[in-house]
Amino acid sequence: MGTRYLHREEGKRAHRPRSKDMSEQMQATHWADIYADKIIREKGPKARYTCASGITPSGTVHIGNFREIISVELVARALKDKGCDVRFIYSWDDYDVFRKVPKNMPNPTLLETYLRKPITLVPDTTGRAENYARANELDVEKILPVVGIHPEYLYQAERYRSSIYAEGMRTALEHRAEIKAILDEYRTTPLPDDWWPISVFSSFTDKDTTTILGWDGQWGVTYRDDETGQTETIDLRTTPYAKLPWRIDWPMRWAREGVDFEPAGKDHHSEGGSFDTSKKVVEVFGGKPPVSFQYDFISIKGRGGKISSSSGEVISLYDVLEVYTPEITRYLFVGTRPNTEFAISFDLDVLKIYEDYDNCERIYFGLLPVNEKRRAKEKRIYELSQVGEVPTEPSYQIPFRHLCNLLQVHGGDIDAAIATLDGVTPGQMDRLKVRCQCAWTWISTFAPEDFKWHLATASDKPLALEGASLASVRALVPEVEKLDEYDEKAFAERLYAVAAEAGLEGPEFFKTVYLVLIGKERGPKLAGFIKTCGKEKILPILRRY
RNA sequence: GGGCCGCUAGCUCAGCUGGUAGAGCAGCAGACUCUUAAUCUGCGGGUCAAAGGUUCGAUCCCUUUGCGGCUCACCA
Repeated sequence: MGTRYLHREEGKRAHRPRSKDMSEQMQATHWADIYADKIIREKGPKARYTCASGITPSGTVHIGNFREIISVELVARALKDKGCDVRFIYSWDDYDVFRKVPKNMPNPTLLETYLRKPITLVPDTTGRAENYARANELDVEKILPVVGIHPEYLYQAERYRSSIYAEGMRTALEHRAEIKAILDEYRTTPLPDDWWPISVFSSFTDKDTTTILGWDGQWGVTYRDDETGQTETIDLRTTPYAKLPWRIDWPMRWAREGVDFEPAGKDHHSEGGSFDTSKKVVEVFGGKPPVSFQYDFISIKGRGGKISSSSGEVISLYDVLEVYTPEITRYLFVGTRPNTEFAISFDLDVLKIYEDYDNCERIYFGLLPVNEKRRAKEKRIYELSQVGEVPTEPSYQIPFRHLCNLLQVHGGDIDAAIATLDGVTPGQMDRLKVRCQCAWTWISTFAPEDFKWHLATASDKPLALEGASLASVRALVPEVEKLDEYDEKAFAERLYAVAAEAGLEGPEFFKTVYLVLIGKERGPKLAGFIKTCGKEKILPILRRY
């Protein structure tokens, strides 16, 4: 997973050796660069910096969770761009307890019998993977490479169950009073005197409904299964059943992995939240808290109708990638400071986002002159938005809205639509196709009705036209046959001539032709529209009259 | 109760480390022998929530207040 970055580094050196860029780099105004600087400043020079992220895969990993992942990836990239060696770890906290059956899961009755067990032992009733947690993990692991993210995954169930953290758990037990004091600072009711900084799944039932009875001061922990009443003594060095509760688990892993940077949501970052206590608890493990920041939530806009929020369905990275290309998906996050909330839109805003991105790209390639400050800013945003190495040529910038119409001309046939475009270079083709797929998904699924239409076909039943309307449509045929002889303006003049000769006012004529062609009273500006469609598509429709 | 974040043109927001504010949409005007436009052009004096403070100078820093939102104090 490191090689991709290596290529990217090489690419950058090859393409941007100008000294002007160096001074721009120095200023570091992008938030990812600012945090990279801060990490280096606070952690000092290191052979390798560790950036971490993670989540409990207790349900579909949604786009809000993705914000943390990409935030870390961007800071990791920024560190690499400064020449640092970086380890980017992603923790699947899949030894956490299954506490609630999510909505819309098949076979909820079966799932209910697994409550209180670790999610990694819960069956996947969707049949996608060997267990419930793994199914959620796989969804993410499969899609992240699409947006250029390649973390090193750490599976906590596997790690705990193989007793990798035996030392950590023992350390926690040894510092029980100290940890309790830290946690109690913020609790309304203090932890009980018989509290232990460790939790145990029952070896009899796999559930966490257990009570710790004692610790022998070494590796032995005795617990009771609250359901069956059985007791057992386990050895931390060999048992798969013990783990640390979250507020201790997190700092223990900071210390163990030497985490230098890990952001977190606002739920963790409040005073008394888990980041707050963890940065104190981590000292017990001989570590230091990572540099961090708080990222805000993400909302969704413009998916009314398709998704009902009450259904329990959530928007994932996969859904976003249906409408936004990988680099534009990154761009959404790159261009927004992490501590501000924003909405990912599926409505008309999509057009503007594409336009903004294209502008950013034009600025990067010097095709759109702006002042130095703006240029430096957009340039960095463009770089960080790229999935892999920064392209050497701009993409084929067909406006999204125009692309939607072009695709509708061809009924969604992407190859046919692309075939009508001039000057697409081989290097642009892949990105253009992805943009086409996104445009087609958007226009056919999320666009307002006003934007949607489809061309009539020869097999459709013709409209019942008569009089001047019928005459005008018939008179249009010979003009369209000579379509290629006219430029757009000349053809527009012919359209007016046809209308006049048939005795129709302009508006009435246009309305008729739109009804004939796309079944709507209004449409794209007619002359250009017919030229875009081409006579091969238009004539069969008109000749039915 | 604690913490965090907002409050900027009618609307949505930029303004990233202080130099008397910008963009999109909407609106208005105009152009193309062309429509209720998939076009292009022009038009933006808004006490930057309020009051103090620091400064030569603050939307941007500090303090206080108001309004709105989120979050913690249970688990992860």
